[in-house]
Order: sequence, then structure tokens, then C-alpha cells
Amino acid sequence: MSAPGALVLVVEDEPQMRRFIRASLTSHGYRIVEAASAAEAVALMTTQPPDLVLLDLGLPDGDGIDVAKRLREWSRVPIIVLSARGREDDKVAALDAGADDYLTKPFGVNELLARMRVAERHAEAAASPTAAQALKIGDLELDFVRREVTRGGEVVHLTPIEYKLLALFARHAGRVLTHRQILKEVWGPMCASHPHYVRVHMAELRKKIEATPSRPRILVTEPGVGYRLRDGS
Amino acid sequence: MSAPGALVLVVEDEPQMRRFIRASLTSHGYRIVEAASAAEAVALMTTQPPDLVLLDLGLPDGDGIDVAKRLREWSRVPIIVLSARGREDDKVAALDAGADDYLTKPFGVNELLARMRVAERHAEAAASPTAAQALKIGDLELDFVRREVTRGGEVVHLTPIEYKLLALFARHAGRVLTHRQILKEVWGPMCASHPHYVRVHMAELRKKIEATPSRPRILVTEPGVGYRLRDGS
DNA sequence: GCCGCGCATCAAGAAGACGTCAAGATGTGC
DNA sequence: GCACATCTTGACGTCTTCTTGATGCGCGGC
Repeated sequence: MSAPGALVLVVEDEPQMRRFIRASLTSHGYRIVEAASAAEAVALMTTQPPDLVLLDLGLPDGDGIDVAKRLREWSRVPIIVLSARGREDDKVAALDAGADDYLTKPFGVNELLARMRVAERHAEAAASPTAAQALKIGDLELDFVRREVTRGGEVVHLTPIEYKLLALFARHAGRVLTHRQILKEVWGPMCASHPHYVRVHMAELRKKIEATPSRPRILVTEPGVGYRLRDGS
Repeated sequence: MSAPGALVLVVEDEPQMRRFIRASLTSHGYRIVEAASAAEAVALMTTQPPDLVLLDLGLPDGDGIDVAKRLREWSRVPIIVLSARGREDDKVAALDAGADDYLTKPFGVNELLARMRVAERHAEAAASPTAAQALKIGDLELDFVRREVTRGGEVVHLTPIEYKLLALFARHAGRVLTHRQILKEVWGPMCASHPHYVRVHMAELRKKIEATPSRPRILVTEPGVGYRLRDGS
């Protein structure tokens, strides 16, 4: 129909539901990859990068929201959450975690297909080839899939916020990110006016990844604006 | 950039519902424009292009779906449909007509806000590749995405005001900008009567980007009027 | 020639942004 | 409940940037 052959990753632990979705999608020309757990989902994301993800929230080995967050660390693939939970808080949490849409079970197949078409439209418009799964700057190496940072071969331990910060800068390597943008991405859309958070955690991050933290060469300050990760060029 | 709140066009004929939405959005920093009919909505789209549209389907002078279709003929502004109709066919029709999301009344404010944030994310992602603008004047290069200025390959560090100045002139390359215009754009409408600001900072800017600052070839003075950025011609 | 005007330049101080440290709060796993 | 890691919050010193005033130059009118 709209995008013949688009590859869809279906993350769903219930076999019955998986079968239902598989039947509905394949009959409309989609190709399917299936995952029954969070770990399997992340693994398949790297080995068979899909064009779209259908994500169930109730997984045996973790929350689906965490899966969405992890995917968003390096990928912009459209994510549609399918969940039995209809509470507003669940929807807000999922959408703010990076999901593009949220359908409450039970849902109609036609609505699902329509919302998938919307997601495909968006992906087309964005045309983001930013699917880099690793990055290297000097002796610093970032592995987004394993969520690991090494410096000169040594693993650098980062706290959750530090990793989020660094991943954010890596995704926008070379570009200046304003305080507002950083706060919005790392701390959530709500707390946009605490620039001090950024300063403190940037200092911590620099201590760990810069050779001379007091004279940063990777994470440089743009006074009055924000920060920038300086890439090779 | 959302320094001032995003502008939202609310298309809704029921005054009570309008009031509810207005209160919810303004308290979260959004600015809003209201339309009570399809005709008014289309008119406002052109006179005050919004960053997002909230569209009710039941309008006195026509279907909301037609409004969505008409907007999509020339605009990619995110459209979120708010409707009392919960039938699947309605949803599919609206989404396929170009709507980006569909909420069935009654809905929670927090879900609406979350879905609006999703729409804003999409708009941002779609806009950034398009705005990959750069400008070249002699050996001077301006990269607005990276917020970086280079001269002969070397990065030139600019303070926020200097960058704002240069970006302003670049946007109006070749045209003369008066002191008033410059002050209004860079310092804000309040301090329109301090021409000295401009002189001092123009001098600083010239020191950094001109080969011979005392004899400027890029940022030239138009005595008695203002300044002008001389482009290639 | 002298004066007034607009512009360029310089420098000092004020204002604000940033980096750093450390203590208290919070949360998490055992 | 305790120990540990992490995050928040406040205080303070340092550095960048902006403002502001003083001064000099060039030009045109008188």
C-alpha cells in the first residue's frame, strides 16, 4: 500500500497478540521481525534495523518504556506503543520517553495501520540518516549499543545523567546545544530552567573524559549559549 | 527554539471547550490563536502561521477533515485532531487526510500536552535538515546549524552579541540595516536608542572577520543610515 | 580655520555566566 | 535498616562579556 516492504519490529511477549499483529501486517505488505523481550528487542534493533517499531509495554525482562529510551539514545526509528495500560500517566511517560504514538488495547487494525502510515510519513519527512551506533573522538570511544564509553581502551564509568549528556552531544556532534535544549533532552521537558544542573554535571563529565578538565578539548563551552562537542574536523 | 512559547491554533466551535484548552495551554507557556470555523481557521493559518494546530472535527461550516486536507496542500504544520467521534473510520480518515494524531474527547490535559510535545519533536526533526544553511563571503564561512564561523578554515570565536549581529546581516545580505533595526533585532525592542552599542560591537566584529578592520570590506558603514553586509556581487 | 556631528577605538568597571567544591537529599540494592 | 552511589542545591572564586565613558579622527558647514 503506502510503503511496500517496510520492516517492522514487533516487541510483544504474548504469542497470541504477536500472531494477530503478524497476520494483520503481513497481509498489508509489511515485513516483520519479532522480539519477545526487551533484550531481544535491543539486539534485533542493531542486527536488523527496522523502519518502525511496535512496542508492548509489559515485557518479562523490563519495562517497554526503558526499551524506548534506549532506542532513542541512538535511533530515531518511529515507535508506536501498544499497551493494555490506559492510564494517562502511562501514556505521558511513554510519549515523553520517545514514543511517537500510543494505542490502548484493544485497538482496531485499521487504526493501527493508519497510525503506522502517519509514522512512516514522519520518518520520510525527517529523512534522518543518523543511525550511527558508535563514535570516536581522539582516544575516546562511544558504543551506543553496549552503552559503554572507553578512553584509551579503559572503560569509563558514567552515571546515568552523565551518559545521557554525552550521548546527546554525540548525536549532535559539532553543533552547539543551548542550555534549554540540554535540559529538555536530559531532564525532561518540564524542568527547563535550571542551568546549574548542566554546569555541575558537565564538570563531572569532563573530569572523566577530558585529559585536562580545566581546559576542555572535547566538550567546549560556548559562553552565553551552551556547549558543543568538538568532533574531528 | 522555543524561547517564546510555541504558537498554537485552536480550531473549535464550542466556547466552553475553547476556554478549557486556552486555560490549559497558556498556563504551560503556549501562545494561542483561536478559530471557531473552518473558514476562520484557514484564514488564520496564513495571517498567523502557527507552530501547531489543534483541530476539532465538528465545525459549523464544514468538516474538520477538509480543513486538514486544505492545510496539507501547502503546510506541514503538525495537526492534532480533537474529536468526540470515536469511530475507527473517523480516525483513519483524519489520519490519512494529513492529521498527525487523533484524540477522542474526553481526553486528559496531560495526554494532550504530551502528544503536543511529540508533534513539536517531529516538527523540529523535519525542519533541521532543511535549515542546513550556510553562507560564504570571500574566505569567510557561516554555518548556522553548527553556529560556527570560519575564516580561511580557522574557527573564529564570536560572543553571543557578535554572532547575533553577523547572523542578522547575513539574513539581509546586501541590504542596508538602520541602527534602529539592528538594535531592535539584537537587543530587543526596548533599547532602541543606544546607537553606541552597535558601534562598539561592530568594531569588535570587524576585528575578528575583516582582513583590515580599519578598512572594512564585508561589513561596510552607510554614513547617517546604518550598516550593510556586502555579499559577492 | 573653527566647530559640530557621526563614527571608530580603547579601556575600565559592572554584570553576569561559568567552574568548582561540598554538604544534604534522594534513591537503590542488599 | 544500612551502605553505597548519585543527584540536587547552595556558596564562592574566576573568567568572559557587556556596558559605559573618554578620546581621536574625518568630513562638511559656516
